[in-house]
Amino acid sequence: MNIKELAKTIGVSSATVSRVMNNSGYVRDETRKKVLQAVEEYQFVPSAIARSLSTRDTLSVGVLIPDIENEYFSSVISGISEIAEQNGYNIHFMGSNENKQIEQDFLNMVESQRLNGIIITPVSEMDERTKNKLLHIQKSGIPVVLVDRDIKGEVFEGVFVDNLAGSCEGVNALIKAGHERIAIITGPETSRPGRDRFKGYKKALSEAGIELNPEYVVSGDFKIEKAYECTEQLLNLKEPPTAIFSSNNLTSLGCLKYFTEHKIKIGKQISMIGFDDIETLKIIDYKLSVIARDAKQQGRAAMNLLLERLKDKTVPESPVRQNVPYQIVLRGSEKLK
Amino acid sequence: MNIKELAKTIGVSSATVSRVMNNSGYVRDETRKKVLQAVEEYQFVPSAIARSLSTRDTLSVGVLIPDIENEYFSSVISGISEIAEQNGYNIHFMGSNENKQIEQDFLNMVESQRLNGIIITPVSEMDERTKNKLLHIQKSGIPVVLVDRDIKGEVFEGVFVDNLAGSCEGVNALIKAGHERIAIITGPETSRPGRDRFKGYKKALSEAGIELNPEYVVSGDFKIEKAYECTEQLLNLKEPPTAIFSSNNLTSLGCLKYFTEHKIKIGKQISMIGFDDIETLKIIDYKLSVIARDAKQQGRAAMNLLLERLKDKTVPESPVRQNVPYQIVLRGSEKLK
DNA sequence: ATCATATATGTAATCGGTTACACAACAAGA
DNA sequence: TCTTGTTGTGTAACCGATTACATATATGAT
Repeated sequence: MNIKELAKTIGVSSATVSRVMNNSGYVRDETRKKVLQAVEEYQFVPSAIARSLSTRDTLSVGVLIPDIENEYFSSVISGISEIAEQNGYNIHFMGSNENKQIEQDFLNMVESQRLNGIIITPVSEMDERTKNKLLHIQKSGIPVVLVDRDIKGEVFEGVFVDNLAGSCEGVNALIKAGHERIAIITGPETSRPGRDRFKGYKKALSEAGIELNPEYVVSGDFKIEKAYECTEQLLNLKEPPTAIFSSNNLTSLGCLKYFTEHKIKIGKQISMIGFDDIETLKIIDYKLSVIARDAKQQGRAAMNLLLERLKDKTVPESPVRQNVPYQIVLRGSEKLK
Repeated sequence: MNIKELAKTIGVSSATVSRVMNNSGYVRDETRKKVLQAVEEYQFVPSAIARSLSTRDTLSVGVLIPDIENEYFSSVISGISEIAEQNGYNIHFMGSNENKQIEQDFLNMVESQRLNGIIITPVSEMDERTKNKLLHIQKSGIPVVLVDRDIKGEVFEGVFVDNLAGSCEGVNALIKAGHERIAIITGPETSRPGRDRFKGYKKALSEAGIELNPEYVVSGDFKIEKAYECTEQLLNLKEPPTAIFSSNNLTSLGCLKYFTEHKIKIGKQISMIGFDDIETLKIIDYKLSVIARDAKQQGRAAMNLLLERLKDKTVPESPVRQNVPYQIVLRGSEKLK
């Protein structure tokens, strides 16, 4: 059943039915009633596809997130989807799994599906292909909002966190607790947050007059397995660190896995602080100190920012780049006792 | 830039461009080259909307999940999205938050967006409105696949787990460990898994000749807060249970929260087993016994089932209803020592 | 040489809505 | 009474693809 067929059974034109469905233009009360009755009777649901083709408005936004199984990202999506639903926007979701090809597929999909806007946590901040495509998309009138990870040049809008300051403060907590042999398990080179967190680490050390020991810098990839190996590597040094700063929640879990398997107690034999909180640990009062932020709120903020752009229809001269606040949550693992 | 404009600049018809884009029909090699070159030059991306309108095929599936922040569901989505991506399907995602209105919105969206199929974990198995709409959707040729939660009547296809058997075995482990005063924190009345898990609990007790004590049955809602209160209620009984069966992962976390706050050690002062594993606890070797299943695999299975229906274009006479396997993982919390 | 078939391309209808425009009826103000 | 504005509805173009059908040429078989 389409709008024309329905109109015919009522004895009006499709234009009138359309006016009733959209509450636009003039329609006599009596006519409106007839139409609504027929809509009900035939369970008529207008094709959003046809509507989109005609109005060039899809009421849909694209969301690309690396790993939905990472609780930070699932909270972000939860926030995004909450606001999207409240405002009648549909979400086209994809998980990149840190795969650049999937990211490209996503960006192509955005264009072909004529999505109204996108929220994306890009795989890498360096990827020129991604950056150019994003610029192209934005230029074509589709607003782009980044979450968590920036893109080189800082030209896009987005909702981030002050990774440098947060990490600096976090590492400072380790220093204040008396540590000097502080290691870091970094994120991937291509990740802006990873690099900024590394910068924060270096800043904290340098401000405290502690020389950076290259042996204490090991490259992780924000995943559990690698972090486990990194931890192993660190603890097998002739002079192992007394504290570790882990660059994200999965990295923390990799550390904890190693510690657990080797019966090493955090806060006793080793200290650590991690970036991003881990809900389950909070609940069982597991004493992991972290640099925490409200991920769901970050998702909401991203969607709200996108909504503004969708209303404005104008790209602001200077991109709005927000930071969500972070908290240094010290639960004991930052010190030794 | 649309297909006609592009065609004009090349000096061919839109039909020819379409043939090149879709690799269909006959096109001279030379012509094909010209078209591809122009596509490249003008960055032409055909409108999927127009295509969908014409072919009545959207290559999109809808996914409705209650709570993406629950790691069980985020793993399910991860599995769904993995298979969807591999097969070129887009995902329209919504989180119901256990809200029936959002569920209705989702089902309306499915029809209006002319999605090819849907995967849904319904809010309640009892809701007649939802059931009727799902039947209507299925009858209109859009295959429906359920995940985790069934709908009364068992008429839909889906991928579940044998909640009754799993729970029975789980509770049995408590019994074998010597418990007789075994409590359950149930799921909501409207949830089929919740009720089946309760049935499994009752079956295990009855098979062991243990009489069911109504005081030991408290109603949870699959959320942390309520489970916390339930645990409190149970432990404040004159004769508190010695073991608790918690109906899902969040319920387990609620219990653990209470235990932690009150310095009660599982496996020592109290025993418990929970339905669904909790990844973080696994990693830190926290001794929680659980009835576990592979959530990601369940998501993959659901999407694969949907893919079959999308290929067949026919609904099988009897609905395919699969169960993923479960494992009873005993880590110590099922006994006291 | 003739006919059948394969190759190559264009024309135009179609998918199912929205909306600019035309037209009519009617009310109110001059 | 005439003008103007408001209300109510229909006609048809349009959004941007796909594809059935028509047509034309090249190829090969007989």
